Amino acid sequence: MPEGHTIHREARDQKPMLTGRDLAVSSPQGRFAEGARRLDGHDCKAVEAFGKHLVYRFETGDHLHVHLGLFGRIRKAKRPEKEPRGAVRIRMMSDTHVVDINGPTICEILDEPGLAALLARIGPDVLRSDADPDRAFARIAKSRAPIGRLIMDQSVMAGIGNIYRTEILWRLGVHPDVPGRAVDRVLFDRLWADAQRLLRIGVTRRAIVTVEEALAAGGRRRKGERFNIFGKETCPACAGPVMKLDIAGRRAFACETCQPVP
DNA sequence: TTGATTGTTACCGG
DNA sequence: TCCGGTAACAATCA
Repeated sequence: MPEGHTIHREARDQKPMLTGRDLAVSSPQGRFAEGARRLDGHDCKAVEAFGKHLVYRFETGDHLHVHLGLFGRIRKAKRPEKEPRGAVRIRMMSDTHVVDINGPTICEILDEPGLAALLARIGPDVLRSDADPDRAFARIAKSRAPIGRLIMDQSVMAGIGNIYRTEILWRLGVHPDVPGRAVDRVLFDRLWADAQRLLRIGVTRRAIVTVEEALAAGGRRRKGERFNIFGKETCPACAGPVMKLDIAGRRAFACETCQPVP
């Protein structure tokens, strides 16, 4: 279940799953994370998320950089471990648990400059306390590109995915085609705050939930009730038709009435 | 087997 | 430089 929350949850898990003595690397499909062998037998000291990027820090000073992309999965299980399922790019083991990373877009070892380069091209992470929203607003305020593009541009601000994009803009009553330049600071602040709130909820619940009633009720709802308009035909607020859009090749939705076309 | 998918990047043209 | 479009890549499930 990508789109941020899996990653964020992983990085913010109260109980780090990588406390083990031996870090083993497995490659059932014949594909290794580049340089992964170097980490064999070394401890992971910390795991941290920067937007949708995961960084496992090792005692050797190396960084394992993982991006799950659309399909990547992190599978945790208790030992004794079973045979890796599917395309496991790296397997990490503690005394008690095994963690497989399946099908990530990125699974590589970075040195310090490599990590610095990565962080330099990622915008402020909505979920990080050290994030600087001013950086995101500066980019948005001088851009002619539509806000629907900008808030999902991970170099502008990091964390929002395709579903959150549609849902957040609907919640704010902003059409995705509104140019960045037309977004003032007040609106941006509302956008940032809403993204922060929803993503935090996603981390906690391990599910994307953007419907207020569902948020108030707590717990995890059936998928159909978790979104307001993503994939929907009618707007829950005004009962009008939901427009299907295409933003940079990804589907998006908007309500013509609640989100007036600029 | 096919199509769709919560993502990213490189490259090109206007 | 900025911005939009396209293709490529990835693994899984229905």
